[in-house]
Amino acid sequence: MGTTQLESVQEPKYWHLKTVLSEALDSDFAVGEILPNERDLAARFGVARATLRQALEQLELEGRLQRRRGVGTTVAPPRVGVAVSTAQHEWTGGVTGEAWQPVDCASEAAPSAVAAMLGTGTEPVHVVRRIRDTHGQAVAAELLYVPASSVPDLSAIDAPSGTVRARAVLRELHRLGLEGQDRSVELGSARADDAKELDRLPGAPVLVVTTRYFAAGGTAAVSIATYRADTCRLTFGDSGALEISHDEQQERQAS
Amino acid sequence: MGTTQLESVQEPKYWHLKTVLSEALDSDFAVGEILPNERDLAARFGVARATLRQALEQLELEGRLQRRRGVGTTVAPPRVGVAVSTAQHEWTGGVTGEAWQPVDCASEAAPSAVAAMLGTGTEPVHVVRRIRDTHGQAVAAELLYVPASSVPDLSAIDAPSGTVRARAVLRELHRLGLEGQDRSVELGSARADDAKELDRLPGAPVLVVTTRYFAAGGTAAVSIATYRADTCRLTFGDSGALEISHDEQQERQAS
DNA sequence: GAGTGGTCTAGACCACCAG
DNA sequence: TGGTGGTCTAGACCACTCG
Repeated sequence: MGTTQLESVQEPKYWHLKTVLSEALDSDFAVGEILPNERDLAARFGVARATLRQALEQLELEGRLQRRRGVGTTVAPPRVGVAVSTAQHEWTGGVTGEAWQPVDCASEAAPSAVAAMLGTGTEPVHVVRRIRDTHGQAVAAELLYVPASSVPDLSAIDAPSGTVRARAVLRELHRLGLEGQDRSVELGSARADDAKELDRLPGAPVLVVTTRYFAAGGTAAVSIATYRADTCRLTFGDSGALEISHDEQQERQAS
Repeated sequence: MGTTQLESVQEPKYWHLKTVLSEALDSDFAVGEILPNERDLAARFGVARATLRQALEQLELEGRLQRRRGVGTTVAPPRVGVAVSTAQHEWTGGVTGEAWQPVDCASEAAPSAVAAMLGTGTEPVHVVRRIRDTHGQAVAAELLYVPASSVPDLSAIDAPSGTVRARAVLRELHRLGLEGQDRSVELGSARADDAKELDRLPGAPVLVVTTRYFAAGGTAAVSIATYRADTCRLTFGDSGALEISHDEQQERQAS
């Protein structure tokens, strides 16, 4: 008595839901528009709220939605392209639109992995904290590790910490004339302090960019920058940014 | 009557759990070791299974754990560095260890976003499917879009589809002498077909690398490659890969 | 068939934001 | 103060792997 099998592919509910919502976003909603709340949406689709949330989480991960506690769920704008390749690193945090803003500076022992890249031991290094803004939005938080030996001429007159000190370290580093860099990108989750700077909850997905700066045959500095994965598209390469993200995702999802 | 506030930071349980588990992984487990099952772990920590799973999901996202249905949860090895910067793209899918393996080739209309980058209309393009292996593990799946106009000398003798056709398109593309490339990286979730190739569930987090290849002043091809975000660290840059990931994460988490 | 992780439910309470 | 998303619970069943 073979049961007729019914070719039920058994697609998970949240997956199907995500597809439906994605199509609805394309056709029925404008960027910035507020969606119905989770309880209503769940009821409307006849699923538990947890299941609905699973679909929303995926869409947020893909940069389609933005959720804020106490406010609601809105349709996110397309991801912004953020250049990370430029050789002319904005060490001074100038007045350009895509600048890093120095926030603070401390002298601490580097994490062991960073120390290994720097070739230093456990002696303290300068740790410069910077925030990157784009269009008035914080998109990245960075910790820049600079061994004292890289910036020997750092004036003792400058403040021992704070923004002034940070700018001084960056200035000295800039004068070194860095020769090249080595970079890697991986997925991570935001530490509590980074999450706060980026206006996200702890654990939010981030793209961790680790950069090693060379000068005079050695590693002069190491940067660990965390970019908001929901809103950012990291761009590399010689020419300008490529300007497509949102549409592409729609296409990819559709197939 | 000010309530004494008690400085209860109200750290979520799953966040604390994640920290505890992370430390346990560092001290008490070896790579590849199997953890107790989720029901036991949840009982041991006195939380619901769903809460325990939230912590495990984060750790998997960070590449610390690997979970397989019907098998169990194991301690993941450090992420592998995968180079994506090399100019000498392995068009032919050679016999080197880090090669792309051509799988298939079809002639289809490109998604609109891809068509926009190519500057083509709706006419069909060659779509080459490739898989990238590292250490015997599939780490990336790619769709390479090549307009027919880019490879005019493509022999009609070659098969109209399949691996043979794929290799023929790659060979012709290689002969063009590509001049440069433009690249972007963003977070995405695996489509069903990519997930299957990568041995992951649909929706698994992936790093989507979009590359635009130039030749003779135009865009000769566009590649959309999806890398497993859990196991891969994408490396760019002039020199070799930087060899740190796992330890670094431990350090970052600890602070 | 036994055991694993994956999905789903129907509740509850909390932290946060705005009017 | 009311409404939102964020966290958490205690169950249930399913899909998958393996011996």
